[in-house]
Amino acid sequence: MEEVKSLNFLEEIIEKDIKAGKYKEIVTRFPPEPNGYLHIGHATSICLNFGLTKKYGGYTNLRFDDTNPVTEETEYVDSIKDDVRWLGFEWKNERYASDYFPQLYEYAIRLIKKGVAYVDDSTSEEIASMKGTPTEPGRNSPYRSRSVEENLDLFQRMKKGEFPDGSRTLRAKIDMAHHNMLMRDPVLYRIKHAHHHRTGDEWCIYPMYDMAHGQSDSIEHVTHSICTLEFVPHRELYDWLIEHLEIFTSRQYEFARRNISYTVMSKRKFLQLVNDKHVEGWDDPRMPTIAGLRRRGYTPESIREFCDRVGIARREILADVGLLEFCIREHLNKIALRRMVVFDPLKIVITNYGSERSNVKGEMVAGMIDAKGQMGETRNEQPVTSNEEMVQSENNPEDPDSGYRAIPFSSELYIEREDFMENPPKKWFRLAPGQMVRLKSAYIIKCDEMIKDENGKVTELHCSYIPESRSGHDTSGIHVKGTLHWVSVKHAITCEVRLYDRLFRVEDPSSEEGDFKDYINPDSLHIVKAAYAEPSLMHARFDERYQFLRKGYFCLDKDSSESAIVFNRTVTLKDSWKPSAFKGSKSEP
RNA sequence: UGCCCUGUGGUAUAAUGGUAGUACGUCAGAUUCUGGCUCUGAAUGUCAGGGUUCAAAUCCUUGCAGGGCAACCA
Repeated sequence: MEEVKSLNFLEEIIEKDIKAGKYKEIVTRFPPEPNGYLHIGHATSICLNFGLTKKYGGYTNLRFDDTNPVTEETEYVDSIKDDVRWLGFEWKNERYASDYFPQLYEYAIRLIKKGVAYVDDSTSEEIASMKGTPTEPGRNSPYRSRSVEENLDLFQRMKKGEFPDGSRTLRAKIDMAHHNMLMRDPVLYRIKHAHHHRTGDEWCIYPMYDMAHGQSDSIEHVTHSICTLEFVPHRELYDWLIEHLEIFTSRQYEFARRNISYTVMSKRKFLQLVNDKHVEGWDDPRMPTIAGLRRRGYTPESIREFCDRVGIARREILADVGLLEFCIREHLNKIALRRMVVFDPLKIVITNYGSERSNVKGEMVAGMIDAKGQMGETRNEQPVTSNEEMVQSENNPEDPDSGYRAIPFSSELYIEREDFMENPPKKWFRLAPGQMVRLKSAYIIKCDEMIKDENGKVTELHCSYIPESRSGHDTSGIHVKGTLHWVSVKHAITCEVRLYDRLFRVEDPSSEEGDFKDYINPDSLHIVKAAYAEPSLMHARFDERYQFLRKGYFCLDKDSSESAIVFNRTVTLKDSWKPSAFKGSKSEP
């Protein structure tokens, strides 16, 4: 039985339209203004617009809403295109509202000729003062009753550049007492002698959003123009203009913008975070920008899955960042290569290793390297002496085809300091005096002796290993609850690891008292300068994802170089271990 | 104190007059050479009052709560 997936309200509308034979194909558009980077909120809109036409047949245009020359730049156009493609979508046509400036100008003339638009000489202050308030009607402008001929003449001269910025506007003639403020003779065109990133100095009058967006939709025969809730009041004007222009009827539908807990979601706030150096840039891995998430190690699949799972509706929402984290864990669990890295080392010496193991060596050494070419190259095979050997470990238990890799094991190892406790609580499965644990893919060891410095700090552990407990050949009959990750002291490579936590301490920084920046999490970044990694990580690649066993999911950062490897933590592993006594924060030390 | 939009477990989303379901989270347990994954179970919900109806989350009504609207921004 196929599971019936319920439809969201837009899918319902579209299915109804298709059944009614209203359109022969569905056309949508993703309409960013090229004045900033895309964030995960935009991803919703992208997934919706592209997803709908993919599902129902039709296409989606990428249209830059570039009607304000003073804020828009080509740099943003490029980054937006990158981000959309990275998310996995391809548009049919790349368009710009500015492509339509000549057509839009003709539309304006059409409105003037119909007597429903006029040139107003009032200043912006005067227009504002005549607008009224939500509870009081506005007053007609003294220029409202100009003749069609005069309006035509004035508007054409506006275009020619005869008037200075702000001296005149073209306004729709609707109703200054309208209950919808946007219908009180909205400004359609303004004078701006500014250089435009595409049209250069060709124009000195620019259409306002309402005069450009719906008309661009109509020109492109967009059937379903999807936008966020703040445009609901604009719909009346959207429809009014299309009706009076007598052009293709596009319809606007609104859904709620998506906010996510423990972060902010506005270009203005991002800019402050960057300018005030709370983050290092638009692509800082803590930023909810697409670029930031990408650098953090999020996959397009996980973001699409997140958008899908949250769904859409018409009420303001604050989605749980935990769901985003669930989505990336779910994907990474399937694809990440398992590796071992120790962040905070505690040295252990296996006192009986070497002398007692004459018979376990031979057969394992040859043919042990498989690992799907991962680390297969024999380059880092150290000479195998009686004090060391290679062990095999699966690259990904979730993916049988991922093969195995070889890891050098020796008598001197590092384990995680937090995996040892001198006086452990109940149900402590890790190392403690006299207690046994398994070293992943290697042997079971027992902690015999602690070495401390003069301050009483444990500096080293002396352990003994059980030769019969080798992974895959365990005949010891011993069962231990805990398995630790480890790395051989002699073979370890060092790398930098950047551990990220949520950027804010509160769920909804924007709704708190005072400045949202007061709620920044001071510990959102913790850098481990020198972590000890198994040698295969020397060849880490940008297109691979890693799970550092028991630590989380990681990816290579762009700051990496030949001599210095840097990893970003995408997300921690889910951690259900909680000693009842101290249920601490989830963040790393 | 005008107009518009919206109220379903902690979060998000279904149920389109007919058994309030799903996912994440939480809690408990099983399993485990990752305290991961996987599996099992549990708790928690229709904003409030009134009305229509055999039957209301759904329709009507009155409140209440949240959001939006007075840029030559989009």
